[in-house]
Amino acid sequence: MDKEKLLLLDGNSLTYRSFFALNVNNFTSHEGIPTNAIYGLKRVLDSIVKDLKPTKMLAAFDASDRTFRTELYSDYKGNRSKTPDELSAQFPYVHEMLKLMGITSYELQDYEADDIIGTLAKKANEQGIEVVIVTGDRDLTQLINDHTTVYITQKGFSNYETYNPDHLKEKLGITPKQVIDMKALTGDTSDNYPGVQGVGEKTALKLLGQYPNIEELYQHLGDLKPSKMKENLIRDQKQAFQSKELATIRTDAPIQISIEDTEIKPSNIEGLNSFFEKLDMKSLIIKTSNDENLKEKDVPAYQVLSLENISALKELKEPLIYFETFNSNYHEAEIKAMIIAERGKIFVTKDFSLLTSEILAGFEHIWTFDGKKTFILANRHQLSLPKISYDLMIASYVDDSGHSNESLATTIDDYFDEFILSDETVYGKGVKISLPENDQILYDHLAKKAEGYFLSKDIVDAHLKMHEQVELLKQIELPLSMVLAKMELEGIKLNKSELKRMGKEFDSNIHELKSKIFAEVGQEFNLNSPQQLADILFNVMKLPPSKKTKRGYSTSVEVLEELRPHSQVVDWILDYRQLSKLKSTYVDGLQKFDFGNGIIHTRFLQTMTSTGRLSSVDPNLQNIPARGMGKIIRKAFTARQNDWQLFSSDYSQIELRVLAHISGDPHMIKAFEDDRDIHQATAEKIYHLEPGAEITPDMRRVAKATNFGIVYGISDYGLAKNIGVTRKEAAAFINTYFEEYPLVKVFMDNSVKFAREEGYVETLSHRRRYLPDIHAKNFNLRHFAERTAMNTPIQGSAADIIKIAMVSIQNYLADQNLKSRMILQVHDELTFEVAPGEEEIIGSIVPKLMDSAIKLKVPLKVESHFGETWYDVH
DNA sequence: GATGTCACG
DNA sequence: ACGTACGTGACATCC
Repeated sequence: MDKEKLLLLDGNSLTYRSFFALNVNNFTSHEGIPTNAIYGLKRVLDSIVKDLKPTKMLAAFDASDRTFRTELYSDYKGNRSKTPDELSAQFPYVHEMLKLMGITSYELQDYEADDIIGTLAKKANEQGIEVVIVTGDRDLTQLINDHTTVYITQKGFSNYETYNPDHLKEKLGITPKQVIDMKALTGDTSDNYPGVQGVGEKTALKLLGQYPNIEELYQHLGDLKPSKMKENLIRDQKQAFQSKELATIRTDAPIQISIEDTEIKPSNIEGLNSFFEKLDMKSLIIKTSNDENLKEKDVPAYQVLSLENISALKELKEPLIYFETFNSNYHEAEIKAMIIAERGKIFVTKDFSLLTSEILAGFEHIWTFDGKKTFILANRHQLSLPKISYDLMIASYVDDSGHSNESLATTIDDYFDEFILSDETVYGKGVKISLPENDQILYDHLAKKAEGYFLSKDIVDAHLKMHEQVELLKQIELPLSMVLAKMELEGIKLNKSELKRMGKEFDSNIHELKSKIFAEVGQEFNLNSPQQLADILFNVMKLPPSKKTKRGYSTSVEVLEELRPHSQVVDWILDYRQLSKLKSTYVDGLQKFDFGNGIIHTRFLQTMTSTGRLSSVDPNLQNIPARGMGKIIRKAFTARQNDWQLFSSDYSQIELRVLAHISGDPHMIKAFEDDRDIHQATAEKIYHLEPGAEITPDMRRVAKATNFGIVYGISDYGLAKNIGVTRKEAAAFINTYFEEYPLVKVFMDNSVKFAREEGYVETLSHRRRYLPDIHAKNFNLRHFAERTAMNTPIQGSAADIIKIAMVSIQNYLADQNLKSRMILQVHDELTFEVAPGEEEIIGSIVPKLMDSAIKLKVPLKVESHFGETWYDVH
């Protein structure tokens, strides 16, 4: 049997928190019963039980506002405003729900929920039972020990901060018992007791670093130098001791309940379902296997396609064609089901073989959701599609680049809440994903998808028209999707023997480094584990740590670079890291995508990024090493026939050119018109040098970092960290930069202002990114949104430009019947396989079409190279 | 599934 | 005082 685990919930704290986290207006039953706290608590409970798998459980509540603490100190919690009626009304339901779930709840006159928890935790510990306490209240951390953990709820319903003695020590540097002394000194504003005036968390922690508790502190008060703080401590001594008593959670409350009573009982599913039904919390209704819950609501009329009714497809002129797959990688996926539909004429089937070339030839155009996927799946089955005139996935992305377009169902969900069941509900997930046993459930779901498609399209189209985005969809993104389809199908040749050879070499180096490191350190450990490595570096070797992560000390490159002078082991670790990255991600990783002929086919995701860039997956061919020793990996990428070559063209400084254009800054424009090295030109400006003056490599480095910083939505903090100067110095660079490029400053300010007023920013091609966080109260979120407002128009416009170039290049290749083909895009670079005899035309037309993709106030510059491998074209 | 790390533009 | 540079994806570890 599993080990016993008792979960103690602070029912009051969790219910309050749920109430304030969810807007009650959105959670009220048709009878007018507020349900936000009930709903939130259920979500929290489900997630806790799933994560912690307790065997016993108890939810503790406050019996009333009056407790032994109010007897002790009449103002205790005296500043609390009255519990809102909407919340009070929910407590009876909360208790009912807990009972139905088989969870014991308990309250005790004169005591708070905390005291019940403290008492039970102690009892359980005495019986050797592990205890987990879940609450929103940090005070409970005084109860932790080696067998008791406290989970403090964070944002959302399933995030917790886990407190055990180590974590507490690390975070605050104190023991669980000292939590009480800290409250004694600082007081508690929400519980309304004072502590010592002028002592906050910082001071309290400092004092508790010197004395184990306040008793000791007051005994040795004479040792303290005279100060305001000392006066406060003396004056408020009585308050401090009283606060300590108030803050102490009782572990001896006279509870009438035993550990045995907390055993989790089987939940009453029928009872729960009718409870949720009554409160209109339909989404919580528990699904049983052969069930009503898989029923789509308001399914439109449809027909199941078969040989009998297939001729009905002849009436369709411009239908939606949709293939359902479980595997998102359509280069391998099987088609599980299919929709062919126009408004009011919906056909669905599991039998993909019903689709023939003859049928497809009867359609003038088709609509799709992910036309690239549809095209490639059809291609794999020797079918060619009619021209795609509309794609909802892409249109929805153009409407709002933040939309989740991972499936048709989620896109529909972006426009219509609770219109359609999720794919996960219908098909399941993970290893158990499958078509529902009952065909009707599948067909209903597909019919809903078809209907949802048409309804969503109407909304999207209205938006695109209103926002002047039709051209972006029709002239850029839609044609681009077919360009990408061809690139993906083409693939790129991998020289496997070369890759294997490199793998062997890496391996022997890895082994050698490993033994050297272990020998030097004096023990073996898992070098790939940041945690174990941190233990070796900072505990065993006593090197000075500099950066922290959630789990401990960081061992990232920047930390290790600082440590290099201390020990040669650090050098070896850095080398080991680099080599094992190359081996696992590139040498081994890439070979997994070779299915025999040495050609690998990535997928370019066209609706993934919020800026408009593409991304690449399975494998990612946009992050193949380009610098350092790793770039030899590129020698494994070649043309597929001996007499063909690779050719690559990349935009030089496209983002800064875009910035010069959008801002209209005359000095930056002049620098590009004169074809200056932009970083040199910037160095001259920020260091106030004569044009053309000699600059040091360091000046150029700083200027380059500042240029990058500007593009990313500069902050003095970020720039300082990057170039290793003080924040002040970084701020001075930025200031000078803005003086020298004044319109860049205007652009930055205007972008943020625009985002605040309009709620979004846009690129040259009217691609939008909405930035709701621009109004956030949270400093981080708001500032992040502000940097995004500055960066997205730049990064996104550069993405627009290369997309335009790609479409015109592909059109040219097709028009001229050239054999050469475009195979890769890496944000500012295009790579081609060039057929013998086409070198000249490709070498001139590609840079020309890239140059002229768009007319800016500055020239675009393109650099190009031929070579045998990807390594050679740079 | 989240986290840390590191590869790219 | 707060505490980050913008945009991605893959791998290994750990919970």
